[in-house]
Amino acid sequence: MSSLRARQKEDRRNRIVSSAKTLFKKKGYEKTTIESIAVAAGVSGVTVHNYYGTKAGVLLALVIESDKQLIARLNESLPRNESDIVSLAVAFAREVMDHAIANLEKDIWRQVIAAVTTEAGTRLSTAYSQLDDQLAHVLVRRIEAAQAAGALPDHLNPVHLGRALFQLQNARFIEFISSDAMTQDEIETRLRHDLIALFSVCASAPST
Amino acid sequence: MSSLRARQKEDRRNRIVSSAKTLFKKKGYEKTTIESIAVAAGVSGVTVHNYYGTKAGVLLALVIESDKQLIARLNESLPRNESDIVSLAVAFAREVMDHAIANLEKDIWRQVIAAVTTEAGTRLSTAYSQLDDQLAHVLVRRIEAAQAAGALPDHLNPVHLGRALFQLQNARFIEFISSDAMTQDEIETRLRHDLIALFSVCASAPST
DNA sequence: TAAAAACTTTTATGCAATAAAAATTTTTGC
DNA sequence: GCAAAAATTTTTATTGCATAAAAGTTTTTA
Repeated sequence: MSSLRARQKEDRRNRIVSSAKTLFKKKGYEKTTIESIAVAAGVSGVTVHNYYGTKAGVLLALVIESDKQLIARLNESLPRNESDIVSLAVAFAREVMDHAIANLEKDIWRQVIAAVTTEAGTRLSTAYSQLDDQLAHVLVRRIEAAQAAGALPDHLNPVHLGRALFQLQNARFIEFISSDAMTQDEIETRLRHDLIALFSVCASAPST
Repeated sequence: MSSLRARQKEDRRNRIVSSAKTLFKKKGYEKTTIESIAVAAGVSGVTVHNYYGTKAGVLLALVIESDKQLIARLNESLPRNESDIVSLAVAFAREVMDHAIANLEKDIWRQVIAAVTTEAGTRLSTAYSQLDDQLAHVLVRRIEAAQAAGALPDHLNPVHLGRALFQLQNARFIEFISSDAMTQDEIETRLRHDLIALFSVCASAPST
């Protein structure tokens, strides 16, 4: 049985995060004050700080929620028997960008990326990084499947490949949100070029 | 002939940036106030804002200076006849990390990364991105040389490969500065694993 | 039910960021 | 050279984030 205190706290957290999401989408990040989030959630401004540390912390909490859904969706929709790694990575990137744009403006995603970096080591930033690991792992599992199906060489390490692809995809994602003018199509093209070039190197892999 | 006004302005810029660098290194980023930079530079706080927009803007200006040196140094020291792409990329990453640590604390680099993202589109952020392009181009030239020497297939696009390697290196660099505990050696290992895994895929590259 | 504990709010302070008005200095035209 | 014009900095004022300490309130515990 959860105590009254615990339930009230949980309630306040929910009210803060959902008020924040509404306000961020309606007025943008900068123009939303902590005070206005607090008022909408029925708590004091200092309480918002006590709960999330910074305004960016509130944003991070909100993004973490929606990213959990992304992971679930990717596990569902990402093609399960894709042997072409380029197509796999591009499909992955597309889902990530679709999800991002469906939820928040690019402008706000820039704040997310910045917050993860500056608040490195905090509870929320760590939680965000763990979700990135889970995202990378979605790729790893597809790669393992492709390898089992004989589409990839046995000596290849699926964990390493999955993480590398995720890093590359993530770098291009940040490029995507860093400019309002950048289109998803352009990013897909760049990612494709990255991969085609890398896969053309074909060094007979030396040992670690 | 530069006017007196232009020279005074240039002078103030130099004083502001060099005062900021001293203070950032001495007291850290957060504890350095714009006001203290202004006093050290002999101008008013608002002037610092007029010149650089934000405190992060001053930091960016300072990093841009030092990154120009990095590019020059890389052009010098990066092995010119390296046919092994993994070694090339790792050597590149090592130089970048050495340079970063020699100049500023990780803590401050996190602020740099965050500033580039949040201030996307501003003069300084754009200048920083252009330096990244130049960094990537250092790799491109080495790859062109390797290709000319017959160490890489003809159908490979050196620009695409150079950019992809830079993206990957940069992602790992950000990982490096994001945690005080992360060592250069560990990052080198991860980058090596990325590349070995990617180069093991060996898809006979489909067209764009 | 009263004391203790946990938690929120009030209150106060420092600093970044921004805007408008005032003051200063350089430039320009005579 | 000098006075008016233009450019630029400084002063002044305001808003909001972040943080800390004290005060107040509610829940828990015994």
